[in-house]
Amino acid sequence: MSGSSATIRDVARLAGFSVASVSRVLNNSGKVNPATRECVLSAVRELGYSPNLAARSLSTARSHAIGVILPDMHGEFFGELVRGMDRAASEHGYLLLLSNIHADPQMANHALAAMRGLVDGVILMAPQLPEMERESALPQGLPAVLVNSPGGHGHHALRIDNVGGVTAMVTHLLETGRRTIVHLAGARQNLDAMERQQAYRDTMARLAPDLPVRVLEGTFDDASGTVLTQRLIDEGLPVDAILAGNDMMALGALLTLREAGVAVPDRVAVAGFDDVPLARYLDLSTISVDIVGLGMRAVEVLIAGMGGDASPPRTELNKTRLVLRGTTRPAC
Amino acid sequence: MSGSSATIRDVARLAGFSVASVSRVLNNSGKVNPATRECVLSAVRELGYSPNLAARSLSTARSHAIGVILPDMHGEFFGELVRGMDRAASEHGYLLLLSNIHADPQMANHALAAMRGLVDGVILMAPQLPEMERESALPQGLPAVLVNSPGGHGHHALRIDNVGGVTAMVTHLLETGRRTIVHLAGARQNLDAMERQQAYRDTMARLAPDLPVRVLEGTFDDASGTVLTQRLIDEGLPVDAILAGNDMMALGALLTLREAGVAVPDRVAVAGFDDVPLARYLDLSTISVDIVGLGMRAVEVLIAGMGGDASPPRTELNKTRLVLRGTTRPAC
DNA sequence: TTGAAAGCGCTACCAC
DNA sequence: GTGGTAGCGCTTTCAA
Repeated sequence: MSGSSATIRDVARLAGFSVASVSRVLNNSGKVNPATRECVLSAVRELGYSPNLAARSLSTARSHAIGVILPDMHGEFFGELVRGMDRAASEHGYLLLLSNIHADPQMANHALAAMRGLVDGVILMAPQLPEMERESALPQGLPAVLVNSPGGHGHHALRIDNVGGVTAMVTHLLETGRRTIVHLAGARQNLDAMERQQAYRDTMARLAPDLPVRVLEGTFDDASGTVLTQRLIDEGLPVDAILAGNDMMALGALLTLREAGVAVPDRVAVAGFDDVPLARYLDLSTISVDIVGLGMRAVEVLIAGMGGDASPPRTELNKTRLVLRGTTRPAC
Repeated sequence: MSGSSATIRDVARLAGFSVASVSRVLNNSGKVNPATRECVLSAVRELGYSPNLAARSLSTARSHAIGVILPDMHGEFFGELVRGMDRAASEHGYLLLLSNIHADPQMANHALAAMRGLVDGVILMAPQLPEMERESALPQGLPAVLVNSPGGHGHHALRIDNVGGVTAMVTHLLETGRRTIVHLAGARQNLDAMERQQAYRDTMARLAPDLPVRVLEGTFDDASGTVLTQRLIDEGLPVDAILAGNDMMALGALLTLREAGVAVPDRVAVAGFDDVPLARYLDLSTISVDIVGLGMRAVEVLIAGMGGDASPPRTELNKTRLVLRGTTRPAC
């Protein structure tokens, strides 16, 4: 009979003290006689009491919950990111309130509204959502951290260091003798896709202005990698390196090349981005991103920002690491 | 100036009506004059008002939030499951409150307590947590659905149909001429691991009582698959089929066999469980589990159960599907 | 050190 | 149809 519905008043009554004292004990606030404290605590135990957090947050105007709004994404990324957030959140005594936005921008608004009064701040990842729509959806006054989202003036933002990663990989490809490097890009609306593409162009222009630059646009999935690579094969494969926008596209490329009997890395090198677990088993060279770290960092930045003093909004780049495996080994 | 902190009273004042009427409009409850409704709605728009849900849930005793407590797991499973839950939840107008429990059972209690008053029900996945500890942690009166957790008397429960899956795979191996099938099992504390192991034993006993039965215990990861397989190789590989407890173990087995120059599937067949994305690329035969469906179902069962009438607790099995690929093709 | 009481923002009951 | 108002369970002044 540990009544799941014991209230602070039940505790007060049983302990023989006032509601106020119970509250003080529970929050370690104010002075309270050790004996009183013991009384209260034992009443709490006896009743199996635990405070109603909705009530608490109503009266303190703080919920100790963080809203998390993520796109409907597949693969490991989602899980890793949430794992990181959860880790940091629970360390700080926060809970995560989750909501996926499906491509529909309208839903972002809805999700945000559904969280009003329920969260102390939000982490928003909306790589496809134009800055304007996002800003009009974000209630002002609500602390927010942007993850991998365009714009970000006025908010703290975290980003993957796409430029650093791609630059390192292109440099590596050039240094190992590749001359015709083609880039398979993700969708035009996707922020990461665009940054990676631009970084590829910039690095080529800077390091090898005389070499050809070529971008094939697709989407961030293996099917797209397959289609694009097949197109190259149909052209006679005028290429000696394929830099895919992410690992899934690289995977599509790899399988297609294998089926066509093209030697990797001797005839063509292949590189990806993300370092999904798959990459290791495919012996795929790629750029590793610390996604758990990204999630943790997002929560930490948010909590710090909620601390009251509004430190000026900054954009932080999440470091990447070049992972060289078999698919980009120098050709014989 | 859409003040993020407009309250229902601000709206009432601006609209020139009472708080009660505003509430009625917002909840579509009771009768309200269309003209009044318009007034109120335009005031709402003007103020950018959206209700404080903490307050609402305090007064209605319903939060429209579902607590989700999951183990700290890796791989795709987590993301897929949450995706399914989120999909079903948002369809019903519910939010997900997330919390990972790290192996520590103590944390389950903590997580549950942290959700008091914040959720209308919980979905708990704790394959490692003994039934007793779980029951004592679960506040009574709080609707709960168990996912892949031991026991489950008194609660709705969802499970993966481990028995059906393993039985189908063992049958397939026997039918394709395999005679010495060894099972690499997951950890003894893990419910799925035990069910799969038992199903292997039962099926062997039933279909091929004269053939040897052998179980090697490890954990559900690739490293363990590697270690166990290496042990078999060191023994001279007295085996023509390896039935791994899950895909990650199968992966470890596969890589180890490849390195040792053992022909798969000619010399040894390999099978896994889960059908992670990796499996397709490894051409690994496995059992497919619809994880998104499992997540959706969990939410639906929970919401139905919260509907007030306590339908008798049932355990539901989530169907699996035999996926035959290259690693179990009959030996020549 | 303790207690009484005023809200926090909202819903729902009851009276008009 | 509409408005007044009593709580929901908690924190937090303010007095005692």
